Amino acid sequence: MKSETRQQEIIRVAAKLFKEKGYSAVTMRDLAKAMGMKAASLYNHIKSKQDILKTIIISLAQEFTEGMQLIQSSDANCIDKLNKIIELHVKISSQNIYGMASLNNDWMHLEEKLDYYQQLRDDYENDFRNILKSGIASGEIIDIKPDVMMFSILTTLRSLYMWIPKKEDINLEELSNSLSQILIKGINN
Amino acid sequence: MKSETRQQEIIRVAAKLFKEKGYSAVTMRDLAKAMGMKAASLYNHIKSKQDILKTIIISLAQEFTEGMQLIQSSDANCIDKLNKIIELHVKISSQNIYGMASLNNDWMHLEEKLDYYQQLRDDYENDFRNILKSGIASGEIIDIKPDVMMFSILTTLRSLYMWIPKKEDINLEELSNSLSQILIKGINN
DNA sequence: TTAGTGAACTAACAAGTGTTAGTTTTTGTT
DNA sequence: AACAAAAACTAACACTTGTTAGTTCACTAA
Repeated sequence: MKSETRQQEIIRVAAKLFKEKGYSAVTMRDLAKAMGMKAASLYNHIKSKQDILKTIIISLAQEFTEGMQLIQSSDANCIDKLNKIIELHVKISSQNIYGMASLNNDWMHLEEKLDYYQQLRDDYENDFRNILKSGIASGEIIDIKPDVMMFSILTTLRSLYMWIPKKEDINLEELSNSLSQILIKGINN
Repeated sequence: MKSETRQQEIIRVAAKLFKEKGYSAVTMRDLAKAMGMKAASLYNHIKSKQDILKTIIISLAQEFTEGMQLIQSSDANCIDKLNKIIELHVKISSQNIYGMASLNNDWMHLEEKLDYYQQLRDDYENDFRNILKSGIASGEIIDIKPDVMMFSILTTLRSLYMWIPKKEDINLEELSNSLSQILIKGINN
């Protein structure tokens, strides 16, 4: 296990601060203080504040889009694909809780890479919608507007980062299973 | 129908800007430009930037807490209470789309009123959790950790503001019904 | 020892921040 | 027309912002 570079450490600490206050409210002096150094020294390791945000968000967005493409192109049925999507979100979110906050809340502060991010997100959502539509067509899932279903499931999954760290006792497989039950089969008896 | 005061107009426009970029990234000069005036002129109508945020968030948080108290203390069964909660969110969110963004994303920038906001949120969540717990106890809903269920339903409802404006064609009662179906009965056939 | 490198520092910059003071213009009422 | 109040303005303030330039210092390779 290679140990973290100073640059990676800065990005990790920045993501933590971004989660607490948002990108715009975190200053380079805040970040420096959290790193135990002066603001100017950060620039020995990173290019700019914007570059930190870009690094955090783009890598995560790519992970999601790639994971979704694998799922979408598999030959599983609709419900199985949805379960795979839930697992994907639980896995990525639990591995990068702080980064997920930036992905969800600070993407609009991307400058150069904003268009690229939006492309990735659109691709992801289109794949998701198509899975739901084919599930409706085959009768696997109920016939309700796919956008409403997608919105409902996706916002729950996207907000996992807010919630995962609070319960260390929960095991991730159990969490995935609970979410599958709740999101797909409903909560009523 | 009394027409909007200049102060109310400023707060409404501010909420719209806050939704797009977040509280910290919106400057008083941005707000002034959107109002067609100079930044200093805003202060003829409002006390401070912080006061705008407080006004937006606290009134909404109170609406939710009060609505929840009515529901919680009613003698409906658990599933009916959950349906009432869904209606409450659809109603408040559709009436104040921009404010909901601040409530969700900018509450941590409250200064004086932060503790009060957190108290309101805790009260709301406790009522919600208790409804779920009693539903589990009575066998009305499945026996899964109530926190996971609450998290799942609540994040969907809290994110409604992102989604409602995109589809003007959707009627709110229909949306409530679709969400009841999806969140409570599940999406599988 | 010497030279070089990486990573910290101090100092400073130009631009932008929320806000106040004081003044002028607009509006509505007598 | 005259006046008061409301609401706009200009100018400025003290402070904070991201970032750069130039310097110092500890460490490693020769």
